[in-house]
Amino acid sequence: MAHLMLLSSDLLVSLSPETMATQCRRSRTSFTEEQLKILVQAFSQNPYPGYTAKQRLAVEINAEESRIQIWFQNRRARHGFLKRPKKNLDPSKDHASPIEKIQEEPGVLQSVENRRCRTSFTSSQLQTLKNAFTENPYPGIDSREQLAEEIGVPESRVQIWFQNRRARLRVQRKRGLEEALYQRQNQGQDL
DNA sequence: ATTCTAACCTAATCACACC
DNA sequence: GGTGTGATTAGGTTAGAAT
Repeated sequence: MAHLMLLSSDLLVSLSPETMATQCRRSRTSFTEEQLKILVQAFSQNPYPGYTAKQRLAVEINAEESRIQIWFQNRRARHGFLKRPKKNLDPSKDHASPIEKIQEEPGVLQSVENRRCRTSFTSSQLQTLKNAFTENPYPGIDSREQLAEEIGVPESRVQIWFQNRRARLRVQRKRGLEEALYQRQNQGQDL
């Protein structure tokens, strides 16, 4: 019998039930009315805050910076900020606003606003991460938290590391598959 | 049940150091 | 000039809480 595999499109993983049990999301944070007010206000000023701006917000509303980042991601995805022509009502704002300019040139804003400075992992930290990855490429919040503690790096960085690792493994596999296919086709032609 | 939305994901890309 | 890789984006999915 084929068991429980094929998790999330094409990264194949077999997870034991007990591993799945500890597979858990971080508990949902509920922002207070006041926090939301500040976030929404900030979003209207700039839907693409840089790292320092997010940090400032984080201390202001007493939340983790990573939660702020997620909040802005979700907000941009849903509440389309200053979408194109608002249906056809209110023709009063058909002129270019700063934000619209930003939308035209997505690359500009990113370089203008500062990024979080790149964390450089030591080789031993990387070894720990890689070991954990082979064991489970989709660690839940508990595992990530534990790993973060172990190697002394914020949990959010661990999460990003796993995302990047999974992505690169996927493209690597895809490339390998394509090469194999190409070789097979060539073989058929040559001989 | 439906609605809202935080958490999480992928895919693509940016940024930047290094060779 | 490429390669490697952390950070960010758009946009889709999952699931917890309020209605």
